[in-house]
Amino acid sequence: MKAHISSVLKKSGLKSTKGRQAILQYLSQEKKPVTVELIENHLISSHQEIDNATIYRILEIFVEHGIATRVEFKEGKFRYELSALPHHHHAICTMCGNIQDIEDCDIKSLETSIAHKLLFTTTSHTMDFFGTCEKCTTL
Amino acid sequence: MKAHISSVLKKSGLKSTKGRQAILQYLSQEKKPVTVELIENHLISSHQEIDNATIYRILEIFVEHGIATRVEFKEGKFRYELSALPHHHHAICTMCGNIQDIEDCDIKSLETSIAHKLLFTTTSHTMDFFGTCEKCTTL
DNA sequence: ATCTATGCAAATAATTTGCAAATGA
DNA sequence: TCATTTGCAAATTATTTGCATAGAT
Repeated sequence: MKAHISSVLKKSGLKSTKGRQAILQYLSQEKKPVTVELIENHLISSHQEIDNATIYRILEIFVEHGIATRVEFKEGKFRYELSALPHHHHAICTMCGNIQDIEDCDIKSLETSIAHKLLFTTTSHTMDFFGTCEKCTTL
Repeated sequence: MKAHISSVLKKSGLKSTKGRQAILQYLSQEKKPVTVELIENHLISSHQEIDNATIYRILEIFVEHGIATRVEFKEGKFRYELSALPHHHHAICTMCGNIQDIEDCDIKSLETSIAHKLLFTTTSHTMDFFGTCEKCTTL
């Protein structure tokens, strides 16, 4: 729909298809890591249903082209979020599943010391917190 | 086998069965997060084969009883390691799959500030680094 | 027109579950 | 003995793949 959705695809050298637009637009509105199931449900309820295999293929392409990032929250499946979001981490409530963003990411120094000690070249890292959110704590 | 393997199980209130002993002993010797497949292969080659469903059930029980910890390295499957290992994190080489331990874990202060800002009670966290190890860098 | 993306069906991989038989305390 | 655990087969869930057709540039 929105013109800039198409242009993001074009700029990445991708054909602007209906399915890609719909998924990209959904990721943009969600701003949180979503499962394939959530994507599927959203597409169905917004009358833009596309085949499951195609959803996986689109997500794979988005990850390859740096449009989306694949994350895991110990659920036994992947979630995807826009790569364009500012670098951040997550606090996942293990009771209700709610995900909050954490903007501070102060592990650069740790990353550097790892590089030295282990002679390891870091390309990415995960840092997520699991626990109980405010609502669930007060239940 | 070793007596203390059995006693770990007993102390957790678990029956000391052959399968549990074998898996616990393997986790103890590995000291790295292993996949179910690795466990299976080890059991076969050491002539202690047990059914796959049983491996999953044993690991589930180990996790519930705090004997083992379930981790994920963006592989689309779980790995398991002994909970008794000192708190640490991992540096995973995305080329060869090698896993190195990181002992520094200096995110207590970050954890505390998250608790304050988000009113979130943290029970665990992940912090893993992905990149290239020394060997693979020099290839 | 031409190359690529999608739908559909079938395959694979990881994990779970039901139930009867084997086993540990 | 007796509750629990295991083996085996079948079911689920997440994800991938082959192939013919629809669709984007």
